[in-house]
Amino acid sequence: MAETLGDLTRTHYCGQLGEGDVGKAVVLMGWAATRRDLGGVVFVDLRDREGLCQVVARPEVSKDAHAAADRVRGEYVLAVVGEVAARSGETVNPNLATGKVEVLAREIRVLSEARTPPFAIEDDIQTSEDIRLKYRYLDLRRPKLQRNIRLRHQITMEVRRYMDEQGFYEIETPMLTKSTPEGARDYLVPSRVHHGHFYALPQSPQIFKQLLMVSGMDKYFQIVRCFRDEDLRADRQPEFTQVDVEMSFPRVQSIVDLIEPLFARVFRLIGVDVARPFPRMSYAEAMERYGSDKPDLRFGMPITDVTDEMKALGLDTFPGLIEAGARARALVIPASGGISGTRLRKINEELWLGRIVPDAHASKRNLFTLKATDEAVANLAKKGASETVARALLAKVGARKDDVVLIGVDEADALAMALGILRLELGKELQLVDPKAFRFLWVTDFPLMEYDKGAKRYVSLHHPFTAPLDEDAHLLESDPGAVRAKAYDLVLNGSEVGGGSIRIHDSAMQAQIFKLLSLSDDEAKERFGFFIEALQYGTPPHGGIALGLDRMTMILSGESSIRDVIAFPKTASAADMMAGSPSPVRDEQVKDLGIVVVRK
RNA sequence: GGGGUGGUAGUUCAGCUGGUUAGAACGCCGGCCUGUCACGUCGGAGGUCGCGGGUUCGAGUCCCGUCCACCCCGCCA
Repeated sequence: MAETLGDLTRTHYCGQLGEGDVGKAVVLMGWAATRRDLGGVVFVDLRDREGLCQVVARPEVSKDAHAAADRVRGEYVLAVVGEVAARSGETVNPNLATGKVEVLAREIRVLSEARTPPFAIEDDIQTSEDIRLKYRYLDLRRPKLQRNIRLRHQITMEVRRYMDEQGFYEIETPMLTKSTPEGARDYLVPSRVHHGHFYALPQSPQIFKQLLMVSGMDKYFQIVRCFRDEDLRADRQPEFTQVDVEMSFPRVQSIVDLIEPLFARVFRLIGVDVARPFPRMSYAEAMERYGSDKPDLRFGMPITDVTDEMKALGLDTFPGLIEAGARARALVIPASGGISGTRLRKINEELWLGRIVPDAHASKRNLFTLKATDEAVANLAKKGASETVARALLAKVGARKDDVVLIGVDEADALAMALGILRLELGKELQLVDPKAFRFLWVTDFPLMEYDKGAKRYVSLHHPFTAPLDEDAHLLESDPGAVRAKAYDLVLNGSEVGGGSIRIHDSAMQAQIFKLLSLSDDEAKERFGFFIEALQYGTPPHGGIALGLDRMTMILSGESSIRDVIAFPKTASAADMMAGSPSPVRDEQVKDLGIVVVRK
């Protein structure tokens, strides 16, 4: 039977005791992490949010405390009344922050007994993810997750302090809002009052924050939950948190100048000084040089276009491909990587036989390897290729002796994607990535829209409220795909941690964009009519950004999944293993909503 | 929707070409032990081999289906 707290008040956290506390009477509350029963004396490691400390129960100090310690088991919740004592030299534990002291127990109260947990409450457990998620409250008790959740708190507080200092108001926006046709699939909430009508949970507060600019709020931010009903990944959950920001009268530089110091502040939390300004790269360059719109700059190995060289080389390896418009691009694998011929052949198969790029041209001929040696070049010459061009190519890609040059030939987009994925795989495989580095990058000048071959229409790359670059606006009618946007993404270690744009503040321009996106007048009016109308009442130029708080926290805490920085995350099938959601509901509930459930 | 990896004790795993009573470590329970901190030591309990079907004299093992977790592609303005 558990005992009550009575008149006990905690005086210290377990993890904060030190030599300065020696001699003090203390009251600790915490969980029994381990018990070491030596018969005459019992040691209990007591754990709380701040750490561990050793409690000693000896009969000559207190018979009752010793007896109580005897029946303590793992994860019992205890109140310990005692005195802090210095440990004698040979009993100091250098592996424990509080290892120079211990608490001599005068009284131990068992506030709560505990069942044996399904896994050990400690770091470095090997337990499968489903068991951890089912017992999430126990998983969260582990020191590592405690640190992650604390860091997340510190980050959100730092963001709030900073944004407040910069003059931004934190303003809440609706969770029950309106479905929009563009973008991700919405989570829908049926209306009981209006049968057949639905609210949508926000994919982001995009329209509301723009309306706040129309309202003259000038500077807005919000740490806000967003919902997207799409399939999950290690860095994607169906509900996630954004630091949402919008301001009036900004240039792109204004956003940059606001956000870079924010990251500098946040990184100080983990003792890291970030170099500013962050580098910038156009979308076009990112795609060509890194095969990605979010290049990981923690290692080099850029991609080099060698279309002209391959054309001039005189090899008949890719008959007609380049002439038909394909590009040739090269990736240099350093000789020091020691990559094997077998591995290269495997890469070749994986790349072009569909594992990496499903729709790449399925032809092994599209990948060509050249080793940077005199013999290899001489061999090329024997096949009738130009030795001079081959040497020029090696020089252009920066290959040094014995490096292996991989050259892919394909249509530009598929090639960029394939080499981009390959670069990341090789970077990991050859351990080129500095695990302690934090490399920021602004990616700018995104295309405003791209042609969706399936839907046979243009779709926004960012979202339909993004303004075109002034110098490209004249192309909107003639060549929409060529128009670049005042959009920017913030990339950190190859992960998109933020994205935003300067918005359209002119209702005529906004209407034109909707038209280009093949939204009929009726549909645009139905979906965004209130918004277009609002733009007509004096809209300041405005723009903003949204930062992915979960991903930021994941990177700062060194985790590889955002599940480890979210208190109660969902599985890859969007289920909550602990609460058991989603779940069926009572027939009356469905009936009230005017909904008929079709069961498979 | 597609591809990959995995599912055997509370946990992590082993279990061969199908063959007696399915093992190990840690954890758990009990005894002993006054300086342990991976305590030690002696003893013990603990299994719907994810689920369903099939082949077979016999299935943890082979076949088919299905469910769950994780990673990736599609998808994610």
